[in-house]
Amino acid sequence: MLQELQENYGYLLEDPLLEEIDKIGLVKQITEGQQLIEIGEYIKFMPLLISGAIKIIREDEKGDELVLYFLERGDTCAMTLTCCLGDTKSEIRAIAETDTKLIMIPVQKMSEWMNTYKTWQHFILQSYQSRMKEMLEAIDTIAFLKMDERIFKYLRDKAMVHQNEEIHTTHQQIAYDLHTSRVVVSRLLKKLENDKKIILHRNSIKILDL
DNA sequence: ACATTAAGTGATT
DNA sequence: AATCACTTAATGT
Repeated sequence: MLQELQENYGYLLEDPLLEEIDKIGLVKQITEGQQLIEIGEYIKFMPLLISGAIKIIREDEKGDELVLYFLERGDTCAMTLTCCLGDTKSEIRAIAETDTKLIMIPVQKMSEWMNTYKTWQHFILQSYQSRMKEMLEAIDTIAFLKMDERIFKYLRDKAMVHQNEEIHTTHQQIAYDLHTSRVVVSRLLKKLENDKKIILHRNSIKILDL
């Protein structure tokens, strides 16, 4: 595990800190589709991604959901950062997009290290900044992009985190993730296929224009 | 062969 | 862009 830490975080964090993470952190394997964090839950651990990807979803009172962004290797969840400091509940849901390996760190440690390790402090602030940026990107996407562009971006993101231009999902699932109807997804995907940007199959989509 | 689920389409708002 | 109503295609039993 120490070796994996060095590979993925070595360039960010100092050695003594990595050793401490190695000592304290719990390794967790999560299979695709499994839920990590539910809305309203208190967060007790901070996840550090080693491999795989996690989908971050926002949901309203009616149960309508919307995908905000994906977390990948080397990322951590910004929600935990705010939660730990303010002792508040999670505003988001996190679901494993692929099989994922991560290290769980108790939240007290995370604030403790803020004082003792400079690289940690840097890492936290850095993550916070990049999450904030992604959040703004998500807002832009929803507010300014048309549905067809949103779908294409979604497909690209998904291909990215899976490292595979072949996406396995249904039109219905995409509709849920983007908070629209299946019919609209089908129509727009058909258009993208006519534009030679994708190829449609049952339960899978191949992206040509990466 | 039949039932179930995914995807395609026209018409309407 | 959403909804309805209906068709067609793919897949499981």
